[in-house]
Amino acid sequence: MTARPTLERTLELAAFVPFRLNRLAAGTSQYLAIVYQERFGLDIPQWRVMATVGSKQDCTAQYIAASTRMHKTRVSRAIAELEVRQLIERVSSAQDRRERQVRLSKSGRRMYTELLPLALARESSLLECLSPEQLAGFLTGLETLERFLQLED
Amino acid sequence: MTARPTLERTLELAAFVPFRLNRLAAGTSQYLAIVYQERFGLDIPQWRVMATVGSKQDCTAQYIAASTRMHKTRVSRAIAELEVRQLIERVSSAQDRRERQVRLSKSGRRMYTELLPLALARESSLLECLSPEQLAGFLTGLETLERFLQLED
DNA sequence: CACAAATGGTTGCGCTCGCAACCTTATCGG
DNA sequence: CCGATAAGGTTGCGAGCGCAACCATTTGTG
Repeated sequence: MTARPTLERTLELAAFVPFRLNRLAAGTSQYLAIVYQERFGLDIPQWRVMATVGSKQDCTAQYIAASTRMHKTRVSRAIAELEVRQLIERVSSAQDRRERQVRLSKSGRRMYTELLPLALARESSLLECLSPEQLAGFLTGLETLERFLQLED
Repeated sequence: MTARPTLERTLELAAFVPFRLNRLAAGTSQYLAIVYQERFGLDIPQWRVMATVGSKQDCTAQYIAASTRMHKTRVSRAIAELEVRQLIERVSSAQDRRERQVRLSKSGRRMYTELLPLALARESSLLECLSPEQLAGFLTGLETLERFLQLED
């Protein structure tokens, strides 16, 4: 397991795990972009909002921000644009008139039902490069790192 | 291994691997930022340039861009700022007067020798949350994904 | 009941980044 | 040897983002 003491005087960035994780995330995003960007004209924040609202109707911007871990202004702008494109609708909440319930519109739901299988298939096609054992090992490590960095919900 | 057919009608973003990888990369960057940002006042592009030049003196901006996978304008601006702060020096190449050799200055090398062990220690302290078997499994999956996405050098 | 503090959400502003265009120097082809 | 093309690097510009400030509404407290 070679608990290598950090005595080296130089660093190959290509072997530095934080750098590799950033590179992998960027590569994965690009790999996925084909389905939501080129095909549906969504950017990442919009795609995340669509995915969140699709799985939980009538949620608030706050909920979206919390579950996507995006800044609330980023969420606000994504929602605004999706509303202009009439993919989502907003209704002021009766109990608390500060907040507004967000839901998919008719055409938004149509897009979602078309988009979702493509996104999941794209994820699968990415993970299929791993053997079952590799996948299991990778996901285990991923979970542990998420817990360590307190990234879970 | 449950080759789960993608029949579900909703998607929990929190279970979507591309999203989780983005979140992990962001978390890792922040975890690391303490050493290069708060302590040495470098941002990510500058830190990457320092790391690259530290391990390979007299390289060109082009080389840095290729090995860090950053856009050449991002590299250009990071180098410019590091030169203002006198952490690196540039000399026009004799053979090809378009390019300029980049190297660490005296104070730049001082910073590098102080920064490098801290960065490596920070990486270790992150990876120590994984058991040796988890680490090995995670790195194996990471490598395979990198190859699949053609992210290696 | 009134006023302070907190909360959901939006917006102005400055910063960073990538794209395209550009400048300079090298290289290639006739 | 000259003109076209390419290559190393920089810069103007627009888009996206986070921070801080803000508006509207609600909740807490004397």
